[in-house]
Amino acid sequence: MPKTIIVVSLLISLIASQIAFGQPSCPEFFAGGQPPVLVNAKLSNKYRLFCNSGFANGHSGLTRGPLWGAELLTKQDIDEGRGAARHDNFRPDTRLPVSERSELKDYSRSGYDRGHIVNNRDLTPENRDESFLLSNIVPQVPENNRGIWSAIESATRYEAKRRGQIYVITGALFQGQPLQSLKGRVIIPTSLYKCIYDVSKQQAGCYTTANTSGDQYAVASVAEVELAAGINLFPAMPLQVKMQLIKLPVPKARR
DNA sequence: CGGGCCTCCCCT
DNA sequence: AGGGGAGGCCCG
Repeated sequence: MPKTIIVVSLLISLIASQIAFGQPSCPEFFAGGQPPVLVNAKLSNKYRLFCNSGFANGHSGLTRGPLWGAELLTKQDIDEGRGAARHDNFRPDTRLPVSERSELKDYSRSGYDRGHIVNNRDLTPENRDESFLLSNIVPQVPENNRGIWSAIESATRYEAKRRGQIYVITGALFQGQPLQSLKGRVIIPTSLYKCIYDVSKQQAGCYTTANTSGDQYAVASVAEVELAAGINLFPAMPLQVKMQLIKLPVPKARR
């Protein structure tokens, strides 16, 4: 086949995939350039993928919040961002239709924290502002967010520094019925998870924690989390890597 | 270990 | 703008 035809057909398929999903492309945040794929068909309604400067979100208009956030976490980014002040700027994501997004008033005086999916401190200072988009925020029990979850985020940054760089996918689980909500609008996740993938070492693993007070957490394989989430989080990850149960640093909770 | 100090992530 | 609780880190 002539080279021009190959190039043209590649371009057409690329454009077609963009049109088909109505989504921009940001392969740099995904292992193998491949974003998560929904397996559970119930999630696909009102599902959108957003590319930001420092990370990507898969967003559900049904829960009015992110299902997952993806980033490439590097030692360099963490070192560069160290010590930079945080400037809160929580705001609704106007890329979403009103019918699919959460608003500040949903969270106000709700008793729930606005919990980051992709963490503010993981991003470079110039990219941090977009972590406050509500498309990256879920209702989180305050004791969980400020306690064990904060420790899991620290442990994850430690792993990134130790390994040089890792792909990270953080997400929310909505399990069982009935699910609780803020004002009948924003569905409250029952659990959160954070999975890491070290491509050079072909190692992967996840933390999970129930969205409750207390410092309980568990370590799980990517395969287990994918099954619970109904999402193929890392389409490019070999099955044997998904099945691994690697040792992750203990997120310490003081007792 | 314990204490002091810093970091994190929110709240009003 | 100011506050606070929890956790991390370092030093003894």
